[in-house]
Amino acid sequence: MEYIQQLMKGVTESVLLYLINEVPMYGYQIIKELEERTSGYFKLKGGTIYPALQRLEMNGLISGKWQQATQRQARKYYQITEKGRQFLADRQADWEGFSTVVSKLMGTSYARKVMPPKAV
Amino acid sequence: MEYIQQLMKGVTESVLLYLINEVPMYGYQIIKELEERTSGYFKLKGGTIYPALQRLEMNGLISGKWQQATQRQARKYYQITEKGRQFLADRQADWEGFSTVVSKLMGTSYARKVMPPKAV
DNA sequence: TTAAAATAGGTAGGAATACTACACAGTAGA
DNA sequence: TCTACTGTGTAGTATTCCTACCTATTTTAA
Repeated sequence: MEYIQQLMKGVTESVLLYLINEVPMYGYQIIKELEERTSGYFKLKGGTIYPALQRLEMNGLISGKWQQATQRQARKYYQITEKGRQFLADRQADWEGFSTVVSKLMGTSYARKVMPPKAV
Repeated sequence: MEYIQQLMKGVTESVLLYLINEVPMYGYQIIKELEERTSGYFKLKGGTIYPALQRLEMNGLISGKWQQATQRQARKYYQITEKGRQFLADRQADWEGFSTVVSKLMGTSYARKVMPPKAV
């Protein structure tokens, strides 16, 4: 199970951007949304998502705005920037290339078309 | 380009095990083999592969044997262990599940079948 | 009424692991 | 002779997820 986490590290930012690109969202909402869409496969923790959102904002890929949810509670909604949209497109292309190469290489999802190396 | 590296972190061990599972190999050979099979997409560095092989051996997933290549130069050939084979099968299943979820989620390679969340 | 759970955001410190840069040594070719 | 390639290895850096906390409000159930 812990290896999924390692895989996750490579796509967390892309996934956050992808969701925020659809519609502005706040942190807690993203956690719930991801869990629901992936049928519980992705369960990001607060300690993961809040620092990640801060990084994305610091890099100008998203921008956050506080909104009052109730009289005393506020939520920070993030929306994607133009820079973020371009960044996301690049990451999606990266993912597509990478996942194709790995799947071909490791013989999952694709038929292996390469020959094993000559025996030693 | 640096984001590919981040993606790589999740699969390096699996890829090494996959190659060694086909036939015993040594570090430098794995570097060349990977570069060739992926048409240059994967270019692992010595500083990546040698520590990784050591970790795998320390965990009992592969076992290394020195062999003389020339009179004075030796290569360390690694072969997979039974534990390694089981580990590899688990990692392949992890990769298949993970890549499917991410591709579905991010709308690459698969048609998006989920609806975006209701607007705020 | 009171306690627990859920909602909402955040920080500190640890763990894992790829990278660059370096070191050492043998071999082959210009 | 000098360069490039083969082959293995280490030291130190950077990144980023995790667990484990903390604060606070709101809702639900005993």
